[in-house]
Amino acid sequence: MNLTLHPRPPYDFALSTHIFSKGDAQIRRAENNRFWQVIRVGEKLVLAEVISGGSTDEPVVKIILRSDRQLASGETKKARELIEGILNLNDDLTLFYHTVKNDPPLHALTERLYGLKVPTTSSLFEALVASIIEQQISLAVAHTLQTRLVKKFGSSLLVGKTTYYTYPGPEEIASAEPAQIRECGLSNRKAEYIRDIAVRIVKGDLDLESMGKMSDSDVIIKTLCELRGVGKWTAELAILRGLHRLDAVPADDLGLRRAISARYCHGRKINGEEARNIAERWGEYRGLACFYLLIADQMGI
DNA sequence: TACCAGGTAAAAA
DNA sequence: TTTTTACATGGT
Repeated sequence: MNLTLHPRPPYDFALSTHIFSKGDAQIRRAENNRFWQVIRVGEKLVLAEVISGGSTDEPVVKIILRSDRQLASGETKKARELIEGILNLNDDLTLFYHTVKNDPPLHALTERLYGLKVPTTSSLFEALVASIIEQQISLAVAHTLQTRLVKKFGSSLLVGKTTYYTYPGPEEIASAEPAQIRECGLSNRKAEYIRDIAVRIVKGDLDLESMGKMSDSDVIIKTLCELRGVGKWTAELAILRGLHRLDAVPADDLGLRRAISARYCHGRKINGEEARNIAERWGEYRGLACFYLLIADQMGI
């Protein structure tokens, strides 16, 4: 099944999916103006391949959906909405660009990174698990561990000769033994954290889905912080990536503090509070602004 | 070979 | 109440 979409301009596909360029080909990856990952559409697994055409100012993307079963038209529509949500194709970046136009460092970045849209995970659960794994260890290590977790516990879909994996859901993590999670290289404690969260969701004690509908990001952060293993940093990062809350700032983040310091404090080391104060000036788009700073750092801009 | 890396909870002071 | 410490592993 093929679909053609017209993302809201400006949208630079290659730039926006660059973050997936080193991803695992069996999980989620971008290369040569293509992006692919398996998505869950109801009970069915679907490999979604997104191919870019057009330009940043007149973007066009084609979506190819492949599954081992036939998709109903409602499911095709659902798949389309999922991809729109994961890549945030309909975001209006001009609102953000307008907000920061009088802030010289960020204004410069919005020109260098013109058309960059932030990706969102398929669920808040995924963002939470990823953020917990990333606590304290380097991103490179976290990426390795997470890939093991997905291949060990995620559901798989065979397309052609390749097996693809989805991020494991609460059910799959809840039914795993803590020791099995530990085998992916996570500490015993992190294995407990993510399993506890998964078990609570399966038991019905925790409803992350409804949390996404809450209007106040601070209330969500506070609620998530009640979970064992989830501190402020983890909660903020999780809702920025998992709920597309562009006002969420993981201010204690080491990389973010470095990035803000380099452009706003002459490289002087700053703490989370200072980082948070500086981020205030970017208004409701402060979280997106932080993402731009991190990507710029990563790309050596 | 050490040492550090997008933190957090629990122990110790 | 505030300050240390353990945690796991891959990259440098």
